[in-house]
Amino acid sequence: MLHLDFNKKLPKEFYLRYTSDVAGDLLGKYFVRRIGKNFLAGKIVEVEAYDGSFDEAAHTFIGKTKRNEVMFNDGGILYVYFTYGMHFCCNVVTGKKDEGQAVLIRAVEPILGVEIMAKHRFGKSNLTQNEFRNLTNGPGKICQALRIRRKENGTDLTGDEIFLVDNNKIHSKKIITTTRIGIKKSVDLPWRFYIKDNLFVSQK
DNA sequence: TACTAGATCGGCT
DNA sequence: GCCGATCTAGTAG
Repeated sequence: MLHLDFNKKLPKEFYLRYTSDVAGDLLGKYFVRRIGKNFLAGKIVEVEAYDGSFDEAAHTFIGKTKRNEVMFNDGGILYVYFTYGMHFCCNVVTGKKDEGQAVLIRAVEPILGVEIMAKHRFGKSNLTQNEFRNLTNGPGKICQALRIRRKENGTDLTGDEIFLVDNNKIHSKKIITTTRIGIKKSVDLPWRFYIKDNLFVSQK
């Protein structure tokens, strides 16, 4: 039974809290992307928190620059960055203005518009089992599947282009907490959260 | 299944 | 110049 109800969009206040608190609460929520008349959606299954006030792995740790300025706004907007010369990653900005916090969306479970996501990722709509598992199980893959790029940086998440929809809370026993992946600084912070046994989590 | 290298480029030193 | 909040294809076991 699918609970995706566009009337249950997460309000601005949801995002104005501390990054690691928002991160845990984001698990299970629906991430919705509208492209024209088509809606694409995935259930969030893996996230990481970042806080530039002391966290050296956060882009905002070095202070405000052209690249990271979006992340210094009040929570409730999207921070999209380009990395490794070819990938985009998307984050939900959290906390208050000038705090420099965000939650990286690392993996989602495809829910709606799967064929369109498949075309964005693999140029075809019929996928093998392996391709399906690789549709949105990583931050760069999500942005490719949902066609999120530079232009989407700063998008207001209370608008109707990209937004998050509430869903039943994930039971705490189903939430696994670990250190973050793919970084070299502040590696000991326990700020990665994912849903236990979900097929689309990027790494066990 | 596990590890490694290559792709590719914007941001910052 | 160096390196990154990554992904993929390749090789070896």
